[in-house]
Amino acid sequence: MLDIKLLQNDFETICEKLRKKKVKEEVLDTLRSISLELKKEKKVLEELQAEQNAKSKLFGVYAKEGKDINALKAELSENKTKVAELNSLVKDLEEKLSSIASEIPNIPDESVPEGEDENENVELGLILTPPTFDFEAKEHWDLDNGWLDFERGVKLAKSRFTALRGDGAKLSRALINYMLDFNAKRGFSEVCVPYIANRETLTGTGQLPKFEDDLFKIDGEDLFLIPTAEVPVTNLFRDEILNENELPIKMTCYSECFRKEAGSAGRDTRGMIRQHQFSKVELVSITKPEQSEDVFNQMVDCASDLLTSLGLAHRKVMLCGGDLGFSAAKTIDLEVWFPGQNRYREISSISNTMDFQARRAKIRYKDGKKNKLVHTLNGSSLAVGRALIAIMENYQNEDGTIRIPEVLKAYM
RNA sequence: CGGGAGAUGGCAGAGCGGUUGAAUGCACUGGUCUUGAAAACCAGCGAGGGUCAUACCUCCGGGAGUUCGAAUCUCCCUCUCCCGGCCA
Repeated sequence: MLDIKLLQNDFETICEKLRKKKVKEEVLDTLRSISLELKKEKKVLEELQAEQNAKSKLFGVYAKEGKDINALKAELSENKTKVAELNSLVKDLEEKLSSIASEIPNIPDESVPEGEDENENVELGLILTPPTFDFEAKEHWDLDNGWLDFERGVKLAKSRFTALRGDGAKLSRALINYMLDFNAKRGFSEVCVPYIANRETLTGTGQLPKFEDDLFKIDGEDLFLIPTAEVPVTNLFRDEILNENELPIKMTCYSECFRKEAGSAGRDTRGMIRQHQFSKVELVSITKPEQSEDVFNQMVDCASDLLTSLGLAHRKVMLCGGDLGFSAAKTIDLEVWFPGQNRYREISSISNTMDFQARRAKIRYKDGKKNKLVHTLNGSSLAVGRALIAIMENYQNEDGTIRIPEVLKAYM
């Protein structure tokens, strides 16, 4: 959630910055005027309440002393309705304010380039050279080695579900274990969390209220399947005040992720690129504000080095304003080389949300005497399914067999 | 899913319908003492808003109600714990 005080005090700057994310100025204007009205009405209400409180206390004293209390009682009763009216007005304003504010995305960081969509993202570097083949490299769905069973996955659930079999299933598990161990060596401690989350949890990280259509909801309950481990892991510390000396908290978590992919009908319908359910190993960090930049870079390096260790060529891309997600102030994507498709495709995405999620989820820390909002960061270590098919395509032999990357052999 | 108990500050745990935002203990922070530490003693110590700072307002799981006044009374919801059933 965006800091309302910033909006009140520095309206122009905020508007300018949020223009990068295509937020309409009218919405911000409405938000600001509601917040100012609220401030005004609240002051009036508080004065009235103070008066009531003082007189109520007097009432108690008078009653004890046996003085006449009828006049006081009448006065209090009369003011009571005034307080109630004003109170409900203030509550209305507060509700309006938070419902608008909760749908405003995060403010992009200064380092984020201008741009409309993914075509204007900025490449930051290429790591490793894509392999060359003396035969025509196939796409993963054409590699007929029995690892990926698309038909039966669909039979079990529906389209965009896939079953893994044999060494494919084994490789998936090997990747998960390898990544978790790799991350642990970089100081990310492993956590394991529920795959189902409630409304407060999804609101804390920004998926709700705006993106309910992208989530699988449990019928008859106010619960949802998680779209990423970022949601439960970040919310581990919701409504908490952490000790300064326990920060930064760096965590890694394997989970299944569930997404409706409502807006992407017709895209990537073949193969395992875009699924309703996929495995992912995630990195999540909770930091002090002054630590977040550094930890962000650690997370990017961690994911990039992981790809390098698997021998997968990839590139680093800084997302432009128009391509940034709702909660992110800054995002770097890692795109891995797919020989069959002859292009780079996203396999990891690391974001710094600054205090945006922390404000929503009320995650704070004691900075000396004061309580301050933490910064939260999240990023895929790697999406396991995409790593699996990246290995299939990059390590394919002409006869359709697939070599196993050196570092994974111990895990198979 | 059936029966019982409960939800108060970081934790534990008091709280008569009226100066209770809340006793007490632990933890924590600062100080005295000590060569240093421990112990002991003294002091401070919930959150959010508001203010230059005070004042002041709100919050005792959430919501509604009774009352001049609710942490304390009533109702609804949620959650937790114990007993039974089912079960990895």
